[in-house]
Amino acid sequence: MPELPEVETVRQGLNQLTLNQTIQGGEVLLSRSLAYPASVAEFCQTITNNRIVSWQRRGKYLLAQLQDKNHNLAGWLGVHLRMTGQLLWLNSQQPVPKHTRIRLFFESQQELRFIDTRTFGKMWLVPANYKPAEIITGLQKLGPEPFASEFSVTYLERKLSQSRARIKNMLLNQSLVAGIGNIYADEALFTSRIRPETICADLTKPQIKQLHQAIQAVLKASISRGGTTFSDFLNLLGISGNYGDVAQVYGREGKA
DNA sequence: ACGCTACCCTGGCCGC
DNA sequence: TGCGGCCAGGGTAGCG
Repeated sequence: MPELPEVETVRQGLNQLTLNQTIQGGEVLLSRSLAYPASVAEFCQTITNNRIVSWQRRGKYLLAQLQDKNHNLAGWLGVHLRMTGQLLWLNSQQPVPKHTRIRLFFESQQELRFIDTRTFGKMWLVPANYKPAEIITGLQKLGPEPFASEFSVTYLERKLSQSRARIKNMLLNQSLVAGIGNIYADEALFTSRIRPETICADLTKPQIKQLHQAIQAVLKASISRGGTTFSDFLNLLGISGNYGDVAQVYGREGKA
């Protein structure tokens, strides 16, 4: 299940492979995977003849900025991989596996393929006259990025002091800090020696400082290794990350 | 308002 | 071996 480090790894790969190449069309094999617009024809029409000029990441969302031939903003392409979503960059002659949901065809027979077994993943095409958050509503509630200055120890102290939720649940709440899921919540809590069921408001200042440090440390360690191997995460070319080698807790319940 | 739960979905795993 | 039941798990809706 891709979390911030896996999504960041995908983003870096997309920026290396997909930029400034004309999109020649699209194909939606499962309409449910396209969250917006409702019309597949409109989706294909809007992306065609445009190019991706950059991929950005916000929490676990990927956002591609589209430009037309005249370098004017042509909209945004949003992707959320949820649990089993995967993006692959390959030659469009490659066989199309069963769980392929959306295909984007680029020049030189290259293709960006969205594959998603459990079909919770989504793709959005944000028209040029909208802001991404107007269409991708999940963006509105996201808290700060874990490496942004807004995500300070002081911020974390203030937010946690206001909550009676359990800390594990709170870390999964994207409005506290964006991008953490089950794996990195467990890793950060283990590293900072905090029990997951601890009530947020009961955490001491030293504990919160430890937690803040641990969140940044575990995410950074995983990003530097290109994501995790607990899940079926593969990078754009189908190669797995190797954070599993150094992870301490996730998937090892009772083995510590 | 807040915190929790059900729901979405499919493949893989477990027990019988 | 086959089948049914259960689990995963991010985000959202809806409940108390």
